[in-house]
Amino acid sequence: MYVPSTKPGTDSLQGFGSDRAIAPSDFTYKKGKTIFLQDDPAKYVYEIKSGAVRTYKSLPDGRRQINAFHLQGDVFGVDNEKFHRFTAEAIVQTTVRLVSHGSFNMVAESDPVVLQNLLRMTTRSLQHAENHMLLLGRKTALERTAAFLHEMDERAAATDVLSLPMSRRDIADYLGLTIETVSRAVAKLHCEGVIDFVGSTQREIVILDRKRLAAFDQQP
Amino acid sequence: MYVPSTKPGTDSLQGFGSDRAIAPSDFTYKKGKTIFLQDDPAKYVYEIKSGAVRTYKSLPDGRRQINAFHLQGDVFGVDNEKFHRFTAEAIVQTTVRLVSHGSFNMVAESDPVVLQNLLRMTTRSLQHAENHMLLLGRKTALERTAAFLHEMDERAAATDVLSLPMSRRDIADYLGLTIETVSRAVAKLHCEGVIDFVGSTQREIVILDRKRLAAFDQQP
DNA sequence: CGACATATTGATATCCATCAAACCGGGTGG
DNA sequence: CCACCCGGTTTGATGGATATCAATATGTCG
Repeated sequence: MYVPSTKPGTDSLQGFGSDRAIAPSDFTYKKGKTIFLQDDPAKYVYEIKSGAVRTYKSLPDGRRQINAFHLQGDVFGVDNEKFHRFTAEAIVQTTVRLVSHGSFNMVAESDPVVLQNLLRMTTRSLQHAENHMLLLGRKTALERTAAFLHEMDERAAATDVLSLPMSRRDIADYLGLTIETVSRAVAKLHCEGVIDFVGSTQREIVILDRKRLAAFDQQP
Repeated sequence: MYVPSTKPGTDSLQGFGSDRAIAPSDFTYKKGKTIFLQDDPAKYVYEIKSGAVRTYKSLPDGRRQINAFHLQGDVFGVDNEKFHRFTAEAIVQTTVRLVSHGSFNMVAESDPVVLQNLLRMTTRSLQHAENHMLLLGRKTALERTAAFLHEMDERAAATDVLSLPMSRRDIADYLGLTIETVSRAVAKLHCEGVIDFVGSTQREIVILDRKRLAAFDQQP
């Protein structure tokens, strides 16, 4: 994996709350490009400056399960292991801040503050995974789709219109469904007056009724 | 939650690798008893001395998703939070070693060794959750069931016969299936000569062909 | 404008859930 | 000891939610 040493920043990586300088550098991936592959040696930790990333596992025959979508500000690739446990790809053009995984680990080993932040991040991922297992194991297609829009709405907040960077295929592989089923579920929510589309593309969505959207989901 | 101060041990909790003494005490739960509920304040961390535990989340209408089964030697209830994110119940009569979560956290805050072990445990849970999401989102009933037996076989190892403490309902709620579907999948594996039953109960299983069992599963 | 990717919509198939009944072992009490 | 019940499991018949297959829009980009 080639990494240019462009514009090495001098700030500490905010996401880790360390006051030690861990010289990071930025890099940009084009839409669809692989950031790292499953079982690749984990050389870096990534913080998204702009764009969006999907991380996933897949079976030998191609079936794919997306673990998570990472948006601006998110940190990913922190595997606490020598090798990545999944593949990461840029969903759209994405700029990330890279931090050397090795030096990062060295700092982490001795610094309780960094360790605590690592632990917090890992715990947050675990929490998300637990909720997602409930979704995948026990929710209906409509509930999953509503839950997805609900989640994205909460994360992207601050704007009136929800702009989804990912395709229907990505959504389907995140929710354990097919693209057709996702499409039908979204159509249903539209018919019911819970959401609306803006612009020409189907990825710009307005949530008309957050209460009813949450009701279509089934929170624990 | 009532906790008797019986036989307070003096050893450090092995699972955490700390050399500081965190006075633990033992407690026994009868089959089916709740150890803690989702959203309960997290007062303790648990290490299983004998028995088995299920942890799960459920939806308001009762649908249930079991995150994980915990067997002898496993540590659970480490939520790194003030409240438990799921419910824990004893599957069979279970004895656990309790460690006060508060004092544990105090030690953890400053001790890099304890923090690293916490991180390792959390990472392992996350890893398991990621694999399980792939199972729940993308595998067939037969693949799920084979994966379950494979997992249990690996964990329980050391014996010839696999003795499952959990009911078909538990297995179903772990795999995102119904009990009938689990039963049929197990029957199929039996017909195919991959597994066999011993004893009178259906929970004593012999793996006849580990290779073929792994093939029914689909490893990434 | 045309070609290709992405999304929707419709028709049909399939896997698994649901409903229902039988089975089985284990306890209990006569 | 056996009859009975009871929870758990298996097995069978049917239905339904979602996958699959196919055709049609719609948008994107050269």
